[in-house]
Amino acid sequence: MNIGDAARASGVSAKMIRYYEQSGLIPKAGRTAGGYRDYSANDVHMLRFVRRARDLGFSIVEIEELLQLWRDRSRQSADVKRIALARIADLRRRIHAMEEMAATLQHLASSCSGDHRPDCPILADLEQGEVAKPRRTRGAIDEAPQ
Amino acid sequence: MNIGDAARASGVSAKMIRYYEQSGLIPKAGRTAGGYRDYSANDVHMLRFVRRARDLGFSIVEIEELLQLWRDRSRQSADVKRIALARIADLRRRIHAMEEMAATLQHLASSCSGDHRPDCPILADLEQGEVAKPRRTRGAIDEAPQ
DNA sequence: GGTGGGGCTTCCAGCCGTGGGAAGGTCAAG
DNA sequence: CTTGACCTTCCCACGGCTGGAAGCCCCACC
Repeated sequence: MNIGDAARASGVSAKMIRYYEQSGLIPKAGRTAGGYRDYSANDVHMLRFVRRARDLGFSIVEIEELLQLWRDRSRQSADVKRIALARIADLRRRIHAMEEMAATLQHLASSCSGDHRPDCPILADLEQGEVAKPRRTRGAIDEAPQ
Repeated sequence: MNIGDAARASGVSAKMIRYYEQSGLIPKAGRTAGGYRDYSANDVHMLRFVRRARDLGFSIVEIEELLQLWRDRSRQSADVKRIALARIADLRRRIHAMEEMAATLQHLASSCSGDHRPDCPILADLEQGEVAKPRRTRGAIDEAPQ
């Protein structure tokens, strides 16, 4: 099975499959006589695993861990659960930060007349807003693929 | 005022100030005889504006717009409000997507015994998680901005 | 037996926002 | 004048991809 077929079957683009292989996330695929990468149904299975994990927002590093646990028949479910719980905690933190942003903006927007006049409390806030340091939250998974 | 002082006064790192200047977000700073960038209190004001906006999650492009509006005395508050509302909508979409991820993971984690045994519903889900055939980018959080 | 096209290969470059660091110039205090 | 804190430019890296170019390879069709 060529990389294109594997891509279609797994939902991971051919580009990404090569990238994952090159970065060591997945093992190097076998090659045909012509030098093409060759994939088995099992490989597709693994690619789907990766895709599903990315859809759930796991980072590449976390997926690396999950893949190892997946392959390890003697793994303990606690190890997997630990990663999942950490991911949940991370999500909750990001959600909370984003909710605060939305609330602040909502407050500003609702006190803004939104008409033709130049007065605007939103700009007024930006102008002098005292700034705590809510670390960047626009990274990682919430940044949709372009 | 040197870049370091401006950085401390605005909360934007010197690195970022240079980056913002280089990428055209903020105007080029004047230079001293020795080639150092020179900042006024007004420049610091602008940098704080940028920082506050980034903390509220506005993208660089949005901040560019906001800065123009900020400088434009004849701007209409509706223009600013439009950007703020778009940002709120974007935040809400992201929050929703992340809540779904968290809920799914929570469900999986709570059905995982998390002990020494190898059985794990989290891996079981990843293993066969529904991968939609149509190449939708990334499930719930697709619809990439920009 | 040719040929055209699509798929495959590699490599290189970029996105955003940020931090790190090297090599060298500038400044103010001692 | 020396020291050392600061500044300058430049390049590299991250994550997580995406795109493009140049060049093989393979298969169907004539």
